[in-house]
Amino acid sequence: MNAPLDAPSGVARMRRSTTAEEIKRLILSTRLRPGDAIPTEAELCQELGVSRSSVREAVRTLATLDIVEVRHGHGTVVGRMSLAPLVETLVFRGVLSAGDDLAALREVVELRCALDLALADRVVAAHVGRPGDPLARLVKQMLARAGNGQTFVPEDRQFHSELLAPIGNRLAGQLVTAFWDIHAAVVPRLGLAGAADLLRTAHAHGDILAAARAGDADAYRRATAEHYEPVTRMLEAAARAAARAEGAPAA
Amino acid sequence: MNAPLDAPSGVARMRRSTTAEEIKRLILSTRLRPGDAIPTEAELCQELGVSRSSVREAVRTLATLDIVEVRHGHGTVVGRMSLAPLVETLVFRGVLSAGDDLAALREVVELRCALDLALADRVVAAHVGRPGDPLARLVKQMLARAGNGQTFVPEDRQFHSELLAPIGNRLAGQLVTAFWDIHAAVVPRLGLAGAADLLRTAHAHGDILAAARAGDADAYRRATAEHYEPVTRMLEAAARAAARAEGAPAA
DNA sequence: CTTCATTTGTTCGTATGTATC
DNA sequence: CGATACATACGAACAAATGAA
Repeated sequence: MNAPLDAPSGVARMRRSTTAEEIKRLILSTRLRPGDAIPTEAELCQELGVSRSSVREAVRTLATLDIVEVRHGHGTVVGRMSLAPLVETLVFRGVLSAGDDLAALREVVELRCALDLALADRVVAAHVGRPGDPLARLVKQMLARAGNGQTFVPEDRQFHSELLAPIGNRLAGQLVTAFWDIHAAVVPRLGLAGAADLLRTAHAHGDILAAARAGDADAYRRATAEHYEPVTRMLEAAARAAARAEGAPAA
Repeated sequence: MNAPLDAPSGVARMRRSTTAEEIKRLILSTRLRPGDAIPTEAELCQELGVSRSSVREAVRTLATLDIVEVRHGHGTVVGRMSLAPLVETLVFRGVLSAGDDLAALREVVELRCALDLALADRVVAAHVGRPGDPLARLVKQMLARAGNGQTFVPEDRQFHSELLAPIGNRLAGQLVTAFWDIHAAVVPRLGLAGAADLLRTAHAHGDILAAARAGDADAYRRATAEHYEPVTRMLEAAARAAARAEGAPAA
């Protein structure tokens, strides 16, 4: 039963269209939902007619895309299809392009700002007249930590995540959070401290929340622009420094 | 009894997901740029001290993220880190959530529209006073095909891609194109024809280009909203149909 | 055009760690 | 604790594609 290659009527011709596609098709055809268990590797070998190694590579491929989630010693389930692969790719692109200049990071920041501005109307519409105590608590924590000269990275992330949560578009919220993750992951690797402006950024978050709950979209947009001003200024300073260094490159 | 692990203190404990990280670190440390060749699988086995199977899995993982690009019989090069993995993930999410309703597709369309609106100022600033003959040619082709009742999928994609090209943010352009791809890949799988409104959509593209070249950001935003009106209306109709079906589910 | 070396693609067999019952 | 099922990892062999001699 070795010779699976000599079959004349194409059994092996569809192997080039990777096993991962077959597994995706199997998930769709069996109506599996996120969290449901998919067949074990051995069962996939039988059903798809390929070896364990190929199944394993395919499952690994789907796992990196968060289409499936493997649990050691337990099994594999349909994943939640988060934007984690996007984050990983763009983080690497950001640190890879650091040699040239900070173009990749600048593009991420511009996109974050543009997205926040574009969703302004939906955000204020979703927050006007809403209690929103967790967001207010996050702002208080950020102000307290900034007053002590401490950073507030987890609070910052959760603030933007919860701010976008009630707008009725999970994808938009995930995308904003993904770009936040990229931003936060790239900045420290480039050696940019930027420890200043902590209080200013914390206050901007408070202004954003206040504008959203007041239903003032224009004030929301102004606060958002103010929120990005420190990092934008830092990027411009770094770009100028890179331009100066380019004028007299030591080689 | 192979025992290739001579180090007594747990060497094999972190082999799980670190091989891919090692390869990424190697790319960064050797200053490789997109298109440069990375060591062969055999060389990676030696340099990283792992088996070829592990190296293959790691390379496969990085290939699905478009961090590397594998060429059969030739070698592996640093990839261009496109947003293809994002497209693949969200397309699968879109067709997977088709059972419930068209929520995933609706979110993609909303995000496309929001992005186009958010980038309006940059687009008009980049296009005012620009010759832009290829875009005008694309609009003419779309109008001609729509007049004959034909679709114009490639022209539509290229139009949006070239419209965003000169704004000085490649990431934004790639993201808009990625969401276009998701949109275009999900719609036909759901069996939504939507063959009508072809002429209307083609004309909207012409209005978008005219507004951009005239420097009229407000007109650009109006034309963009008009451009998305047919698909938005179709999604609302499908949502109403799904709501009716939910009232009397046949089971 | 053919031959050949190089490199990735696929498969098998086996050993080991880990989680669940 | 032991037994079972599963994922993780290693190594060897062969197939297929590419490019150069």
